[in-house]
Amino acid sequence: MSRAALLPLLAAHVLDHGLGGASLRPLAKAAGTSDRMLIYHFGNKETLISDLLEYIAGIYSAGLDAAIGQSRPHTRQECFARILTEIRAPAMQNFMALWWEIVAGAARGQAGYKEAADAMMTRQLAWLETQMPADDPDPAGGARYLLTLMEGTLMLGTVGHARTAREGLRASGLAGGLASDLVGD
Amino acid sequence: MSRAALLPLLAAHVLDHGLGGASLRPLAKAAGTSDRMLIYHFGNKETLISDLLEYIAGIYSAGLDAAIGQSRPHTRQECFARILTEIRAPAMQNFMALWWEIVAGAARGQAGYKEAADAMMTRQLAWLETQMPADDPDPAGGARYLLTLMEGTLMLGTVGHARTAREGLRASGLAGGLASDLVGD
DNA sequence: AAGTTAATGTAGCGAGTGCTACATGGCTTG
DNA sequence: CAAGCCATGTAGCACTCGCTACATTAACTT
Repeated sequence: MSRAALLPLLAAHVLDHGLGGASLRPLAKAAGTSDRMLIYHFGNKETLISDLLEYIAGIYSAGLDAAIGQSRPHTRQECFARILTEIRAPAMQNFMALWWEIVAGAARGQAGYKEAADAMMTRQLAWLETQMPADDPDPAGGARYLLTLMEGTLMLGTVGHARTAREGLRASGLAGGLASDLVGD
Repeated sequence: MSRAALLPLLAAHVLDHGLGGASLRPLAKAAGTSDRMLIYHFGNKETLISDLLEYIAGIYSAGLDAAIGQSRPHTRQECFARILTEIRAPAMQNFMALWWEIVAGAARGQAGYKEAADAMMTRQLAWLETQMPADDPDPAGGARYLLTLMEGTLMLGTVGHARTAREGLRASGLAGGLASDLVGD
């Protein structure tokens, strides 16, 4: 089996079981190979993880591209609500869990982590810009503002402070009515 | 050596070397004991990590308490800038790296992680509320809003998107002038 | 003084780690 | 058909992992 055919299977395993405890033999088993062959194809584990992160960043981007709606939202609130719904979909839960591992790896300077995280955020930002209201006075700045708020919201949500984020958004005027129940609990 | 005397030494090691790869023997060496004794005192590794996270959440809170300034800021911008400076201090860098590991652990449901993260965020929020401008029209909501923005800013910063956050904050009106160079690069 | 208990050292077990040496089948190329 | 290379299986090495069995010392209690 080729390297290219291995990557999606490895990615699936990592999405399910996390990145931290991933070791060669379980990875190989999930991909239907042996640890021997993983080293053969990737050289060593560090390169494997690095390539895998790059691949995952790629499929994340592709997923965002596929999720671009045809109708633009009319307000920033609507835009914010839409992207939050997108990200909080059950299929994205594994991605979110993996995401924090990537951020943690980036903070510790592990090889490939920062690059993957950077790529994913860059793509997320580009996607958000396409989703901004057509009549927004400052789409570039607004997208960056929404991205910052959204990431903060997601983080607070994963540590059990979704309520804090929701009340903060309400105070900011961003989550009035429409989005208030989309922030999660 | 007692359990209570062990915890600060263990915490120091974890802050320096991370939580993910922490194993008993290096931990014991850093604390001047043996793996044998760590198990003796804590029962098993999971409990040790759990207790350690609780302890770390405690010293984090104590650190925040000690950092409460005597003079209240006059604007939300100033408040935001002040807390960002506080958190970006060199002494806090290890904490930040550890923080993302804790968030990742919480997302994966590991024992003790969510509790520790929750405690730290709760304390951070309380601290932020005391730092809000005295004449703020909505200190509770404002603190939650600032916290959400701040956590988003920190995350973007650790993955190399500090510029994105800075521009987003500028667009929001929060980082005009005063705070613009405090967001980092 | 005798007995009990807490604290610690030494040694090791079974499992898992990344990775390698060696052999072997199959496929292409001369 | 021979030669060589790509892909793979088998076995194992040196190491670390969390954890335990056993023995010993030190201190406190009666």
